[in-house]
Amino acid sequence: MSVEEIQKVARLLKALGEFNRLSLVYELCGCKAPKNAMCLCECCSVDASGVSRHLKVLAQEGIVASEKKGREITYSLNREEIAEKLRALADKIENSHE
Amino acid sequence: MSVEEIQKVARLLKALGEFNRLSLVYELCGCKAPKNAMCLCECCSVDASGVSRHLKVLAQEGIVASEKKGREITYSLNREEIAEKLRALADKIENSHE
DNA sequence: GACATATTTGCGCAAATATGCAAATATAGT
DNA sequence: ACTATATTTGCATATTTGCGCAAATATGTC
Repeated sequence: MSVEEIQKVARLLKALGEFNRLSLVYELCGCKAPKNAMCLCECCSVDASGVSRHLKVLAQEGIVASEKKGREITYSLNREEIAEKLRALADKIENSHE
Repeated sequence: MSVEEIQKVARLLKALGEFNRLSLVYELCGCKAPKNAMCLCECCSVDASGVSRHLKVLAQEGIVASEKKGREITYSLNREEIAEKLRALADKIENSHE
Protein backbone atom coordinates (compact mmCIF):
# COMPACT_ATOMS: atom_id res chain seq x y z
CA MET A 1 0.00 0.00 0.00
CA SER A 2 1.54 3.27 -1.07
CA VAL A 3 1.95 6.32 1.10
CA GLU A 4 -0.40 8.24 -1.16
CA GLU A 5 -3.12 5.65 -0.82
CA ILE A 6 -2.79 5.63 2.96
CA GLN A 7 -2.93 9.41 3.02
CA LYS A 8 -6.05 9.37 0.89
CA VAL A 9 -7.85 6.94 3.19
CA ALA A 10 -6.64 8.86 6.24
CA ARG A 11 -8.04 12.10 4.85
CA LEU A 12 -11.42 10.46 4.26
CA LEU A 13 -11.55 9.06 7.77
CA LYS A 14 -10.36 12.29 9.31
CA ALA A 15 -13.05 14.21 7.45
CA LEU A 16 -15.68 11.81 8.82
CA GLY A 17 -14.09 11.61 12.24
CA GLU A 18 -15.10 14.98 13.59
CA PHE A 19 -18.26 15.10 15.64
CA ASN A 20 -20.07 17.95 13.96
CA ARG A 21 -19.12 16.80 10.49
CA LEU A 22 -20.27 13.27 11.24
CA SER A 23 -23.51 14.73 12.61
CA LEU A 24 -23.99 16.47 9.29
CA VAL A 25 -23.36 13.21 7.46
CA TYR A 26 -25.88 11.36 9.62
CA GLU A 27 -28.38 14.13 9.09
CA LEU A 28 -27.96 13.91 5.33
CA CYS A 29 -28.07 10.18 5.71
CA GLY A 30 -31.64 10.15 6.87
CA CYS A 31 -33.16 12.37 4.24
CA LYS A 32 -33.83 11.57 0.65
CA ALA A 33 -33.98 15.13 -0.62
CA PRO A 34 -30.84 17.27 -0.58
CA LYS A 35 -30.66 19.92 2.12
CA ASN A 36 -29.14 23.36 2.21
CA ALA A 37 -26.69 24.59 4.80
CA MET A 38 -29.24 26.63 6.77
CA CYS A 39 -31.30 23.55 7.27
CA LEU A 40 -28.27 21.47 8.20
CA CYS A 41 -27.23 24.16 10.61
CA GLU A 42 -30.00 23.13 12.98
CA CYS A 43 -28.70 19.62 13.56
CA CYS A 44 -25.29 20.83 14.46
CA SER A 45 -24.00 23.02 17.27
CA VAL A 46 -22.12 25.44 15.06
CA ASP A 47 -23.14 28.58 13.26
CA ALA A 48 -23.60 28.97 9.52
CA SER A 49 -19.96 29.75 8.83
CA GLY A 50 -18.90 26.64 10.69
CA VAL A 51 -21.34 24.49 8.76
CA SER A 52 -20.06 26.04 5.55
CA ARG A 53 -16.50 25.09 6.43
CA HIS A 54 -17.44 21.57 7.47
CA LEU A 55 -19.39 21.02 4.29
CA LYS A 56 -16.43 22.24 2.31
CA VAL A 57 -14.23 19.61 3.94
CA LEU A 58 -16.81 16.91 3.27
CA ALA A 59 -17.13 18.03 -0.35
CA GLN A 60 -13.36 18.04 -0.84
CA GLU A 61 -13.25 14.41 0.21
CA GLY A 62 -16.11 13.53 -2.07
CA ILE A 63 -18.37 12.70 0.83
CA VAL A 64 -21.09 15.12 -0.17
CA ALA A 65 -22.16 16.52 -3.51
CA SER A 66 -23.44 20.05 -3.82
CA GLU A 67 -25.80 21.63 -6.24
CA LYS A 68 -26.37 25.32 -6.59
CA LYS A 69 -30.04 26.24 -6.80
CA GLY A 70 -30.53 29.95 -6.95
CA ARG A 71 -29.19 31.53 -3.82
CA GLU A 72 -28.99 28.30 -1.95
CA ILE A 73 -26.79 25.25 -2.28
CA THR A 74 -28.18 21.85 -1.54
CA TYR A 75 -26.05 18.98 -0.33
CA SER A 76 -26.49 15.26 -0.63
CA LEU A 77 -24.42 12.26 0.33
CA ASN A 78 -22.38 10.32 -2.18
CA ARG A 79 -23.71 7.20 -0.59
CA GLU A 80 -22.30 4.49 -2.80
CA GLU A 81 -18.82 5.98 -3.03
CA ILE A 82 -18.38 6.34 0.73
CA ALA A 83 -19.93 2.97 1.45
CA GLU A 84 -17.64 1.35 -1.08
CA LYS A 85 -14.53 2.93 0.40
CA LEU A 86 -15.49 1.97 3.92
CA ARG A 87 -16.19 -1.59 2.85
CA ALA A 88 -12.89 -1.79 1.00
CA LEU A 89 -11.14 -0.77 4.20
CA ALA A 90 -13.16 -3.26 6.22
CA ASP A 91 -12.27 -6.04 3.77
CA LYS A 92 -8.60 -5.17 3.87
CA ILE A 93 -8.51 -5.11 7.65
CA GLU A 94 -10.39 -8.36 7.92
CA ASN A 95 -8.70 -10.35 5.19
CA SER A 96 -5.18 -9.08 4.63
CA HIS A 97 -3.37 -11.43 6.95
CA GLU A 98 -1.71 -13.78 4.52
CA MET B 1 -28.97 8.29 16.44
CA SER B 2 -27.89 9.57 19.80
CA VAL B 3 -25.13 12.05 20.42
CA GLU B 4 -23.18 9.41 22.30
CA GLU B 5 -23.34 6.98 19.41
CA ILE B 6 -22.17 9.63 16.99
CA GLN B 7 -19.32 10.56 19.30
CA LYS B 8 -18.31 6.94 19.55
CA VAL B 9 -18.18 6.48 15.80
CA ALA B 10 -16.40 9.80 15.41
CA ARG B 11 -13.72 8.74 17.89
CA LEU B 12 -13.16 5.50 15.99
CA LEU B 13 -12.82 7.29 12.67
CA LYS B 14 -10.61 9.97 14.16
CA ALA B 15 -8.34 7.32 15.63
CA LEU B 16 -8.03 5.68 12.22
CA GLY B 17 -7.86 8.98 10.36
CA GLU B 18 -4.34 9.96 11.20
CA PHE B 19 -1.62 9.02 8.76
CA ASN B 20 0.87 7.38 11.09
CA ARG B 21 -1.81 5.56 13.04
CA LEU B 22 -3.38 4.29 9.85
CA SER B 23 0.07 3.20 8.71
CA LEU B 24 0.40 1.19 11.90
CA VAL B 25 -2.99 -0.39 11.25
CA TYR B 26 -2.04 -1.33 7.70
CA GLU B 27 1.24 -2.73 8.95
CA LEU B 28 -0.56 -4.88 11.50
CA CYS B 29 -3.03 -5.71 8.79
CA GLY B 30 -0.52 -7.56 6.71
CA CYS B 31 1.02 -9.72 9.37
CA LYS B 32 -0.48 -12.72 11.04
CA ALA B 33 1.69 -12.69 14.15
CA PRO B 34 1.38 -9.83 16.62
CA LYS B 35 4.17 -7.27 16.59
CA ASN B 36 5.74 -5.20 19.31
CA ALA B 37 6.13 -1.45 19.26
CA MET B 38 9.83 -1.48 18.35
CA CYS B 39 9.05 -3.48 15.26
CA LEU B 40 6.10 -1.26 14.38
CA CYS B 41 8.30 1.75 14.86
CA GLU B 42 10.11 0.99 11.63
CA CYS B 43 7.07 1.29 9.41
CA CYS B 44 6.22 4.66 10.80
CA SER B 45 8.09 7.94 10.77
CA VAL B 46 7.89 8.58 14.48
CA ASP B 47 10.04 7.58 17.41
CA ALA B 48 9.17 4.97 20.01
CA SER B 49 7.30 7.37 22.27
CA GLY B 50 5.17 8.48 19.37
CA VAL B 51 4.37 4.91 18.42
CA SER B 52 3.51 4.21 22.03
CA ARG B 53 1.05 7.08 22.09
CA HIS B 54 -0.49 6.12 18.76
CA LEU B 55 -0.92 2.53 19.87
CA LYS B 56 -2.54 3.76 23.06
CA VAL B 57 -5.11 5.68 21.03
CA LEU B 58 -5.75 2.66 18.83
CA ALA B 59 -6.11 0.43 21.90
CA GLN B 60 -8.51 2.84 23.59
CA GLU B 61 -10.78 2.62 20.56
CA GLY B 62 -10.57 -1.14 20.52
CA ILE B 63 -8.74 -1.14 17.21
CA VAL B 64 -5.78 -3.10 18.47
CA ALA B 65 -5.39 -5.62 21.24
CA SER B 66 -2.21 -5.81 23.27
CA GLU B 67 -0.60 -8.65 25.08
CA LYS B 68 2.23 -8.28 27.51
CA LYS B 69 5.01 -10.82 26.96
CA GLY B 70 7.88 -10.28 29.31
CA ARG B 71 9.33 -6.87 28.70
CA GLU B 72 7.64 -6.41 25.40
CA ILE B 73 4.05 -5.85 24.41
CA THR B 74 2.72 -7.30 21.20
CA TYR B 75 -0.12 -5.76 19.29
CA SER B 76 -2.64 -7.26 16.92
CA LEU B 77 -5.66 -5.95 15.08
CA ASN B 78 -9.19 -6.58 16.27
CA ARG B 79 -10.05 -7.35 12.70
CA GLU B 80 -13.65 -8.47 12.95
CA GLU B 81 -14.71 -5.70 15.33
CA ILE B 82 -13.33 -2.89 13.20
CA ALA B 83 -14.58 -4.43 9.99
CA GLU B 84 -18.03 -4.82 11.49
CA LYS B 85 -18.17 -1.21 12.65
CA LEU B 86 -17.00 0.10 9.30
CA ARG B 87 -19.55 -2.02 7.48
CA ALA B 88 -22.30 -0.87 9.81
CA LEU B 89 -21.43 2.70 8.95
CA ALA B 90 -21.30 1.88 5.26
CA ASP B 91 -24.71 0.23 5.45
CA LYS B 92 -26.20 3.16 7.30
CA ILE B 93 -24.84 5.65 4.82
CA GLU B 94 -25.96 3.62 1.86
CA ASN B 95 -29.40 2.57 3.04
CA SER B 96 -30.76 5.05 5.54
CA HIS B 97 -32.68 7.25 3.16
CA GLU B 98 -36.26 6.31 3.90
C1' DG C 1 23.12 -5.70 41.71
C1' DA C 2 24.47 -3.98 37.14
C1' DC C 3 23.17 -3.56 32.56
C1' DA C 4 20.43 -3.80 28.33
C1' DT C 5 16.00 -3.53 26.12
C1' DA C 6 11.03 -2.13 25.71
C1' DT C 7 7.68 1.00 26.85
C1' DT C 8 5.54 4.96 29.04
C1' DT C 9 5.33 9.63 30.61
C1' DG C 10 6.33 14.61 31.46
C1' DC C 11 7.48 18.67 29.10
C1' DG C 12 7.64 22.04 25.69
C1' DC C 13 6.81 23.43 21.03
C1' DA C 14 4.92 24.06 16.56
C1' DA C 15 1.26 23.18 13.54
C1' DA C 16 -3.40 22.11 12.74
C1' DT C 17 -8.12 22.68 13.77
C1' DA C 18 -12.63 24.25 15.23
C1' DT C 19 -15.15 28.19 16.33
C1' DG C 20 -17.67 32.80 16.46
C1' DC C 21 -18.18 37.21 14.73
C1' DA C 22 -18.37 40.52 11.32
C1' DA C 23 -17.81 41.74 6.63
C1' DA C 24 -18.16 40.42 1.90
C1' DT C 25 -20.51 38.13 -1.84
C1' DA C 26 -24.33 36.21 -4.44
C1' DT C 27 -28.92 36.00 -5.69
C1' DA C 28 -34.01 36.18 -5.36
C1' DG C 29 -38.10 39.01 -4.69
C1' DT C 30 -40.26 43.49 -4.25
C1' DA D 1 -32.46 50.13 -6.36
C1' DC D 2 -33.54 48.16 -1.97
C1' DT D 3 -34.12 44.39 1.05
C1' DA D 4 -33.92 39.79 2.67
C1' DT D 5 -31.78 35.36 2.59
C1' DA D 6 -27.86 32.03 1.83
C1' DT D 7 -23.19 31.28 1.82
C1' DT D 8 -18.28 32.28 2.06
C1' DT D 9 -14.25 34.41 3.91
C1' DG D 10 -10.97 37.07 6.89
C1' DC D 11 -9.58 37.53 11.41
C1' DA D 12 -8.68 36.46 16.13
C1' DT D 13 -8.71 33.01 19.52
C1' DA D 14 -8.81 28.80 22.08
C1' DT D 15 -8.03 24.09 21.93
C1' DT D 16 -6.21 19.99 20.25
C1' DT D 17 -2.76 17.29 18.40
C1' DG D 18 1.53 15.19 16.87
C1' DC D 19 6.19 15.26 17.80
C1' DG D 20 11.03 14.68 19.84
C1' DC D 21 13.73 14.48 23.74
C1' DA D 22 14.93 13.09 28.16
C1' DA D 23 13.65 10.84 32.30
C1' DA D 24 11.14 7.24 34.49
C1' DT D 25 9.44 2.57 34.72
C1' DA D 26 9.36 -2.37 33.88
C1' DT D 27 11.41 -6.52 32.91
C1' DG D 28 14.77 -9.86 31.21
C1' DT D 29 19.88 -11.29 31.27
C1' DC D 30 24.39 -11.53 33.05
